[in-house]
Amino acid sequence: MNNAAILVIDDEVQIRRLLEITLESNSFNVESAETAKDGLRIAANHPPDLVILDLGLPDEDGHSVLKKLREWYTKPVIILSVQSSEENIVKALDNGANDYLVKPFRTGELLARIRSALRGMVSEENDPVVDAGDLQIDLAARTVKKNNETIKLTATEYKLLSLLAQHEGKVLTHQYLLREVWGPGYISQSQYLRVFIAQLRKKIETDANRPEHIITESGVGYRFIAKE
Amino acid sequence: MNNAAILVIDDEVQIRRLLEITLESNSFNVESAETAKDGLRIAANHPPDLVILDLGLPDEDGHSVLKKLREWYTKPVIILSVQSSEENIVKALDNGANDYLVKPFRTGELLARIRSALRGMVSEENDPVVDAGDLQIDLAARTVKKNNETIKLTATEYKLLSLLAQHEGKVLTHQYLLREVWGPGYISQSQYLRVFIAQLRKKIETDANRPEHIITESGVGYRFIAKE
DNA sequence: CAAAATCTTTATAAAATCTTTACACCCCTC
DNA sequence: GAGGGGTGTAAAGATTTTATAAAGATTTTG
Repeated sequence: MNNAAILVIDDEVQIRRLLEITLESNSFNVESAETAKDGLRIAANHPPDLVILDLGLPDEDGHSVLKKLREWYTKPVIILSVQSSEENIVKALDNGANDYLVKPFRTGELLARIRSALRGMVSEENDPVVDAGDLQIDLAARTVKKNNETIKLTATEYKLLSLLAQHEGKVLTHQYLLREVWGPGYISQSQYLRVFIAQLRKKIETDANRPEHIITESGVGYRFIAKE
Repeated sequence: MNNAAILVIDDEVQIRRLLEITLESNSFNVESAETAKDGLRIAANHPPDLVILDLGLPDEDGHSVLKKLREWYTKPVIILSVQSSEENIVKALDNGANDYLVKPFRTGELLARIRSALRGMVSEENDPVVDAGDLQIDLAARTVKKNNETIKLTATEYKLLSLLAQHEGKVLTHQYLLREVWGPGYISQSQYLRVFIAQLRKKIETDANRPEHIITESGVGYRFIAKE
């Protein structure tokens, strides 16, 4: 799960800063709270995918905060605490925490434990798809569908189409396409392009004589249009 | 979950004794293995509800054992290790471990972490089965059935098929398949792939000349299709 | 240790894809 | 309307990739 939302509840400003920077640079969305009260409010208004909770908050006992949170919150909670006593760890885990790290902690380990905790949560998510009306290009699965029928493309055809589709709306020059698909030694082989563009149009256009997706920009290159 | 079955894989006899006594007195069913080989065999024959794995086994690197286990095992795995380096911890967690405890550990904490790990599992499904119409691949039992008849596959054939099936719909490149099945030193041995794909098709396809499950993507790789 | 099973290697045919050629077309200018 | 640049298309080779069988080599099993 990428871009997961993480709520950090900790009263130490240095820790909050450190976590904000570390987590955001690992493409998590971070919200912070300084007190138990704030933390619980934010969690309720805007349920995150994971909570990092400091046990040593000033306004309320951490174990009690955890209990309140667990009354309704089912996603992972990771405890951070200066307390390393077994009693505290067992209590927190039995109150519903998924993990417990003693401060000072190593950021790499924290990140790995976050990934581990989030891993169990992923549901069948679909791949990112370039949608062009009657055409769907699934870059992860490497498939192209037209009106829900899978179209068989050769390696070169697919490479060309995926380049065009990823820069939807923009003109890609002959030079650029030749270099990216065939390699730097082929930038003068414009005929290759014509042949493969023609083959692509035959496969993906409803009427290859009146192309709607792959548009010729005479003298410059080709442009992919998504619109129906 | 009470009476959960726990498999302990550790070569130190004192640890095994300690865990057997501790866990059994907390009403878990315990099985023990002394080596990676034994551990993997027991896990496969008799899948436990949770595995406790020592990283420092004599016969095989612990990270490699974890990876093999995770190819099909979806329930919690807790790592025990004398290694406390961040590198080891991060690697183990990213290889699919749910938790990591450094030896010597406190039994109360271990018990709490076991309870925590089992807690998330209550509503988990049974054996993960990849269903492909006339084909059923049971990743936990390592069996493949076609029209309810069990098919005999060699270790390599099974590994290849299970990789393809786990990424249903996606193209897996030659490189990737060779690296995962044969190891990083074999990524140029495309002929191996062709031979084993042909053997697999002969076993699982209704008509090996017109494959419906294992599709060739010329110049790129192969793709597994589930739908009938 | 011998037999069986499996894996590796080689050889060859078939299929798929890429490259090249040839020519038609369009649009513009002269 | 002739000529020329840029483009589209079909189809014939050329090349690469794939499928398959089968012979050795190796490992596993009894």
